[in-house]
Amino acid sequence: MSTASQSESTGCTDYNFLKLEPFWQAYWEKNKTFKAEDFSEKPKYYVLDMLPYPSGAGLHIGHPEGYTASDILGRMKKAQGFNVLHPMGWDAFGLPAEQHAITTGTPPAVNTQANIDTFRRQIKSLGFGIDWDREINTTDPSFYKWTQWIFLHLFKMGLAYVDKRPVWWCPALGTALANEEVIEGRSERGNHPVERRNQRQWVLRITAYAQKLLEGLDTIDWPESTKRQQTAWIGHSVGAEISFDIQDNAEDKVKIFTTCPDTLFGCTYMVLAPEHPLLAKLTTEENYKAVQLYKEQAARKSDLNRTDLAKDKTGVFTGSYAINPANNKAIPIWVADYVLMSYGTGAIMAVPAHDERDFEFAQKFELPITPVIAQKDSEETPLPYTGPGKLINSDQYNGLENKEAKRVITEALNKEGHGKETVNYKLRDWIFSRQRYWGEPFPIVWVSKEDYEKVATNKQSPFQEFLPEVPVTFSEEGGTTRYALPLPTQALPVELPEVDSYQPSGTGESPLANSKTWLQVALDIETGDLHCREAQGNEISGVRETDTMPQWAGSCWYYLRYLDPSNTDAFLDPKIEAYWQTPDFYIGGAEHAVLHLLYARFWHKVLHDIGVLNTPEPFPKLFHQGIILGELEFTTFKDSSGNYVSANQVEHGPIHKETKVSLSSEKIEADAVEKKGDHFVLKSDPNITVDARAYKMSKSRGNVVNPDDIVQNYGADALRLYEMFLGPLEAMKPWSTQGIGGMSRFLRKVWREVINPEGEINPKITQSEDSAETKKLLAKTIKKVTQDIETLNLNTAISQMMILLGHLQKQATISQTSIKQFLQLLAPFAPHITEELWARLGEKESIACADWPTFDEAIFVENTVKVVVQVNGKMRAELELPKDVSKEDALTQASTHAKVVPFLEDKTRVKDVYVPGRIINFVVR
RNA sequence: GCCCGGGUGGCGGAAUUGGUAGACGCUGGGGACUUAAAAUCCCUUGCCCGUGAGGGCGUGCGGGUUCGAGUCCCGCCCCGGGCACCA
Repeated sequence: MSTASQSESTGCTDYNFLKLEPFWQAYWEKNKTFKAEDFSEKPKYYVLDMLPYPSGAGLHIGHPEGYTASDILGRMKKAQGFNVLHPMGWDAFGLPAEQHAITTGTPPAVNTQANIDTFRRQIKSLGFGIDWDREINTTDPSFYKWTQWIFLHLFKMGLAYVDKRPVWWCPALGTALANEEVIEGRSERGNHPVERRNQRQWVLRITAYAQKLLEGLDTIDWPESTKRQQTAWIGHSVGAEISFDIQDNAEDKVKIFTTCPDTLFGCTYMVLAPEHPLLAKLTTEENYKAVQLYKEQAARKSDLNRTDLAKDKTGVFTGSYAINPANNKAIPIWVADYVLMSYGTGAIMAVPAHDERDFEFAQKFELPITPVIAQKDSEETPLPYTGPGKLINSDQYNGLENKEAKRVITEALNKEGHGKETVNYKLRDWIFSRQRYWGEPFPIVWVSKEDYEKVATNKQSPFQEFLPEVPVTFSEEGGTTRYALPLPTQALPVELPEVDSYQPSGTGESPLANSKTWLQVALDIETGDLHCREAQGNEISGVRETDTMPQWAGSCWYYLRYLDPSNTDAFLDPKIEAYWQTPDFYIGGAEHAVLHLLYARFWHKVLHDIGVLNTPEPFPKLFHQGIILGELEFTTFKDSSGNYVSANQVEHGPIHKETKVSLSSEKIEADAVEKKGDHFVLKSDPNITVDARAYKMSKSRGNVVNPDDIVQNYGADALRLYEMFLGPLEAMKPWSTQGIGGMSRFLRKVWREVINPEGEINPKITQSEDSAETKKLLAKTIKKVTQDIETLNLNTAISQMMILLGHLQKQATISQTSIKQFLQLLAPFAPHITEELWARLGEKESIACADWPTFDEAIFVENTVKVVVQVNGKMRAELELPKDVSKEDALTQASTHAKVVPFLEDKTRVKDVYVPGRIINFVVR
């Protein structure tokens, strides 16, 4: 279909990447070289990069790392005959754009568009084989219409609710955050402190999917560490729920969760969380004041940063006693903040002998400690003891293995109606609303109970579409109860209104709450029509939800929108879904292990359960690229009087480890230091050690490498190759500007092999046959490059191509087929230069469309083998032996080899090791 | 504290999964071409002993298994990541 009047090329004499890279990018765009075709006869291959957030800072050097890897894979798959889908888009809702809007007054939409344009230009300048016709943008109403639609399905299924609860509130960002977004008491975005605050929130019931999310992990090919992180985050634990009676109180019982029902006889007290609903009731009069005070203290404490929390155990006796169902002993009930309301039942049975926390608490408050498990082979079991053992002090269960006792005691409790086996999860429901402007509006209108019932009883009403079985309601303290009415598909998208100010309202509400004309709506139950005005006639009136969705919403399902990006009637055409299914390969950073990757799995499973999707998991195969650090830096430290301080005497600050006085640091050049033992020292004073390390790129450190500069100075091909050559894709590795120079040199050598200094085809390229050696090396290279791309060992693939090129350079002639195959192997890595050379060699169609080179295994069959000869495990000689050599002949030849003989003389051969085709080892004494 | 991942030349990193440690690239040193420089090409570059041929040592540290260990086992140290009163 190419109309390209060949020989279309730049005709450059020298390797002029500034000319040829834009030329070929335009060619691919014009010819739609990387168009992914729905329902193609070819097998599909969907390779996906994590959706970038188009920040104002532009593309970071880390972005091209993952994108290049996926592009290499996609390009090879295309050449291998797959119908490849490699799309790109923008995760453009989010806090930075809104923060920018607050400070500059520019609407987020405007600023975001500018950032997207920059990102697109930068990404295009790197020559990725992307189908740009499928570009998406999560902030586009045609996109978020369907984000809202998915939310409505969650709502309908009862997976969304509203609750006023203590949440992590970030004052600097003016919004609540999800558990997953809080890292050590700070916001994941922006690193601002967060605090606990009661705030009305939309919450998604991800806990209902805890088990499915856990089980699904076994079915997907992901890095083990990421699976482990998700497993730990979900935090499945099996135990028992045990119900304790209260002394002199027939009404109430306290339920606890424990993973160690076997230690029930050792339970000598019980602890409630300060927020436990029964606390007030169980507190006796004389203890009321102390408990009340403690509760208040605990509440205030939780307003502090979590990291500041003292780990010292505190607590107060409530005055009540519970009855241990195992031995009917009365045990005191305490309140303490080391028990969390949000996990289990908010109450525990304390077994100080076999739990470190309970032990510490019991010691402090002088509570009884009864050991009930004895370590197997020791008389004295030091407490607290948490290992396995046999039961003691446990009546009829004495002598039982504790593992067995868990089961037996749980069964007994079950029979008596005192408990049952239970599973608990650490996972909490997902705080899904943000009190901000720049996010998807919720397609929800709040109405009165009466109006809601009108809708609920009118089976013809379009508002029935997403009505849940149980209404979602919310009532402010002392206020009326409002009902959440889901808007029908026909009312979507609910677009963001224009507002005068993006400043948070200050009341904890989003800036949308100030948009009076947008807030008030009139709904026609019959038609589903919605107007921004007072209700008239039969219409009911409602108030819009003013919170918006978090940034994760769009990225939860964007990979599905690429399949059918311009569909206005449906979220995704089922026929198209059946063809493309899910990404065959997903590449992105490990920092999203429990955020995006957990949320997306949740949504995908919900969509699967309601029959919208055929697949149970969104990303069957996942790969994390590593981080690219700045260049290696050498730093010296000096005290105030200007004396050097060795780096090993310095701790973070920088301050002196012992004296704690602050020091000054200075970056020095590499040639001022040398290696001495394990560390680097100053050449001028070898007693002073120097800190040598590469840091994460950051503006403040001034070690940021801008991809635009690299493309300008070395070309996109060199950048792509160099990033892949740095080291294993998954590893963290430092950038080196000198290193990329080597890659530039490699590409110039490639150029000169094909084009001579006059700009003509190098005369050494002929129709003649290559030597057997060349053929074999080419086959080896095809094999290695093909395999390495498949497994993303791209650094070693490049090494192999360098070896081949080095060999070709030494040959007097090269066959046209060989050089072309070499270019094809290189093409996924360096697509521009290879397109140019391919065209110059007379090819009419893009190199990206040419069939991937193959080789014949038979070429590797040799009739001789190389055998290494060792004496006592030390390499002494190398032998070339016939493939079918007998053991005797091999050993004879080896033992008489001139280089081996001296090591055998005057020695006794104790043992001969012979591994055919590999190695001979003479063991001598 | 607990759970992962990782320590190999001056630097980034290879190493058929127990069989020649240091591929490939960078840097450094020497040389060729050039009036000169750039570019390019050639040689060299783990450490120690030796003029040399050659020999010894060497994959964070200490032990072990094995004919043979960067690779497997045990005990430490350091770096990176995750979780952190989760009962």
